[in-house]
Amino acid sequence: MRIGELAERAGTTTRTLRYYESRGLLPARRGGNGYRTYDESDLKLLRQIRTLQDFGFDLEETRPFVECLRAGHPEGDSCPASLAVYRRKLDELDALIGELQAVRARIAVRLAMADGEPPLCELGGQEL
Amino acid sequence: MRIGELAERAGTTTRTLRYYESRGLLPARRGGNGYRTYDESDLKLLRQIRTLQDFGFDLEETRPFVECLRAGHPEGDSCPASLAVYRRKLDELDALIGELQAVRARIAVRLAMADGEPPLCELGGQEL
DNA sequence: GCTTGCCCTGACGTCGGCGTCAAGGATTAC
DNA sequence: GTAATCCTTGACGCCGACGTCAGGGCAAGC
Repeated sequence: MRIGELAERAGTTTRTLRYYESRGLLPARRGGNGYRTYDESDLKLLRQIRTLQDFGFDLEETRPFVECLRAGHPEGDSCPASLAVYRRKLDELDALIGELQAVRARIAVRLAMADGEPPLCELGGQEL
Repeated sequence: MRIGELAERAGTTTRTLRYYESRGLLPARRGGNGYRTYDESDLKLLRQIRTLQDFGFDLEETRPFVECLRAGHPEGDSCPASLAVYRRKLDELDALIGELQAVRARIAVRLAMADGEPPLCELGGQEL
């Protein structure tokens, strides 16, 4: 299959596929006319990348998963390097979620205070 | 006070202050020599901006708070426009936190599955 | 043959919030 | 007086994941 069909089947664009190739993530065979040629396994790789991208992984973080698939494993996360990325991502997410919740709480307090409610309680001495 | 002192007192850089001025957020008086001149009220505006930036507000979102202060209110969030930004931000944060938690959960499941644990339970039929 | 539609490469644009450098003028310290 | 330290404007760089255009080649239908 050619680049347009692959892009459409994966719900993405040709530009994105060329970009992935430029990053060495999704190299393509070439037909005699210079056109890129892909097969079903490329679609699988691409879908792996896209899934992780949707999760908020950046491109480099998807590389171990892609290489894992290319090495013959049925799942991209069957390899230690992929699992390491999972674990790191979990830590990052926990940290980020914690920060966001803290910010959320502080905004909520300020909103309540500015929105007419008088201060009712101390909140651990946190500066607001 | 001149730009260097203001930057230092606010824990930021002169470049940042000039950028804020270019965005119309923190205009400066000028002395006879062309130097920017600031006073304590500018420091207060700047600190308001920085606080909100630390919360993850982008610059445009800080504008209502700055204008509120400049209008003479003791707090930047004493004005309806600021409260509206607060509320919108809370909604955004809730949505974002929810998404991140969902992603976190899906990664955790995949990690557990790939990490040797056999699948123990159904999780609402969610595709993994 | 001509049009239409795919494909190619190369390169610049986007977004936000500045960093960093260049080339000068002003002020301050000694 | 002069060196060091401020200040000025202007302009390019950065990051990531592409979008978008320019200028051209190849293929297929009529």
